[in-house]
Amino acid sequence: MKSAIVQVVVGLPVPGPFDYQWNGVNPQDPKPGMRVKVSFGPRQLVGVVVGTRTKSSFKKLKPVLEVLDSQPILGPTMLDFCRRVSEYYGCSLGEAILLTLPNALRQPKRIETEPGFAQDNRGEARPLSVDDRSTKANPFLLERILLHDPAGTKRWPLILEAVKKAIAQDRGVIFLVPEISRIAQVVERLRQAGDCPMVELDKKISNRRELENWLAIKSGKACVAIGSRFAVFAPFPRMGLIVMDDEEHSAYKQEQSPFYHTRDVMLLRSRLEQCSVIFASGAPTAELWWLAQKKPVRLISLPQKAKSHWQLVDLGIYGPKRRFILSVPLRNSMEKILQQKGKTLLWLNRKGFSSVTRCQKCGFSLQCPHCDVNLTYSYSKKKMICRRCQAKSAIPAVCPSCHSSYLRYYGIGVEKLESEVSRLFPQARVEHFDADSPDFPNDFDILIATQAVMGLLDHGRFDLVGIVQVDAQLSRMDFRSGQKTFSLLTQLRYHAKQKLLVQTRVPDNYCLQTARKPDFKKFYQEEIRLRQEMGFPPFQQIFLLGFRSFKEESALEQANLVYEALREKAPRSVEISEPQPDIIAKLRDKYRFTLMIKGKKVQVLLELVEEALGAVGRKSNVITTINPDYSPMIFLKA
DNA sequence: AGCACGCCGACT
DNA sequence: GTCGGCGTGCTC
Repeated sequence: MKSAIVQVVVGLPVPGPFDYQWNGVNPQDPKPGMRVKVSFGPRQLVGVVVGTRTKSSFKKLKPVLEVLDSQPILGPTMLDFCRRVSEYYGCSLGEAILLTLPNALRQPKRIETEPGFAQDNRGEARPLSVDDRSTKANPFLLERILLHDPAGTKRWPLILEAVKKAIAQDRGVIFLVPEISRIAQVVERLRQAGDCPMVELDKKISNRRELENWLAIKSGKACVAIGSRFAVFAPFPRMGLIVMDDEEHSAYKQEQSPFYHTRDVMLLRSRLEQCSVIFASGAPTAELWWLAQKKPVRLISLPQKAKSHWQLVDLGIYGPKRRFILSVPLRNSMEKILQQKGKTLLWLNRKGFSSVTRCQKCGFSLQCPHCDVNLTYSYSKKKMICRRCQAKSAIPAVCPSCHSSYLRYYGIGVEKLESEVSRLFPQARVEHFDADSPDFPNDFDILIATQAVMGLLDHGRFDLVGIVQVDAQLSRMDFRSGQKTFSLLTQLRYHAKQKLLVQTRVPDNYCLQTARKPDFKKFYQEEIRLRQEMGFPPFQQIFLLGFRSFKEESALEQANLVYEALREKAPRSVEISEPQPDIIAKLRDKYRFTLMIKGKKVQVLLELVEEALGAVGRKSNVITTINPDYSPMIFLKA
């Protein structure tokens, strides 16, 4: 066999590809998509072949140490898909490829694949080197659909029908859920769609299981993959349908490099592989609603009147005396439900007992030594806990600063509210639930819970839902806080059998006003108008550049240098904001600054950022991240 | 990302 | 005189 040269990418933030010698030791021909072991600088890494050539501009090439797969693990369509992901999200092709692979295949080790690997479930050989997924038109192509299903139940017949059709056409189905706790329910529902094997695909199962399931998908043995955002990369030989349940859920955004949004990656994949997509949501993101108005996505509304009453309690009028957080109307409602032997949910998005521990004598308050936040007092764990880094410490008996014994707990959390409600309603069984609770309490009259209950609400229905503090949700430093609050309220609206009661000091806010009916049209109209006015997605693309360092000055200095470089090179159409310390300015001992860039064209922003970062150069002790926030529309254009 | 190379301050 | 900080650049 004549010696050839292969182009290899690795999972590091280096552009590549890198040329290696494919010598006679390797019996087979090199094919793009094969994993190889290569020596890269001082270490040995897994690499992926992306091309071949006969000449290289490098004089001395290292040899490929080992061929790890006898057949390509990625086909041409998947490689193309990865290339685009890397382009959109500013990571290397190698990083994008490794992102899609199960853990076991990211290791430079040979994997013994089962004999079934190259066959489908009927025993017919399926040539793996030929990626047939995009070569044939998909006869079962829907339009892209947004199922707007406020009540959360009407979506299923439509989803099942689409899944059945895809399975009947022997095409793969990906079912995305925001939290893995939902997988069991989805499996239960999809069982009706046919007896085709369904596999789980997320980062919580063991490496072994993950690999098995991945290979079952790849070989065509499985026809449905259910899982978290990672499942959007499930390597079906022929894609049929991708379903995303609860599209508005924030877990669909990866908050690590590459900062992709599952919804966007899904639209990209649907375009490349000509497969159908269904988004299901009770109150979708404004971006998706806008897309549905613009027609690339078809809106199917499954309206259902909210049966529960709606009560806004203006704390400006009904405000209880400072000390207590439950207004008279809320207490009256709770009393009434209690008499009916009904169930009440009190929503309070704060874990633990209290969020601030301060000395009454000297004013000192307990802070996390590693983060810029107050320590939360956990009554059930009998510990002080940092809500950001989870570090635990003992509850101090005296003030660490002045040694007096006047420590007091401020800022009400679910545990504290539980104790107060117990005192207020001694006859009631009161429980609390947050992300730290071992399991969902099954016997209670009043449950006090954080947003951790949202994934479990199918289990228990409530007669009354009271939102203790909606204002904290509404006024978060996030341009999506309005939409998130509206989504929360509408969801709870349909979970409360009798009444949803919301305590607020801003009763005129459009999110609260439109949640009354709820009036979806009006809410999205206003939300989208605001997004346009303020230049946020889907009208402008946003890049958040993050700078983190153990040294505060280093992070800020680097941020400022990049800011200056950006200002110098940026065209008029691009808006650049000064670096700001993050809301949590210090996290796990690292100081954090962020600057924001806004513009219409992704390409312009990417080039600008690359140029500016290149000009400033890397600082060894500063970690820089690029976190893009795009309009999903761009993923539908070539 | 790692890791080596290289150039300036406080120590046996 | 050296040990070691981290700024800079490279990995086929």
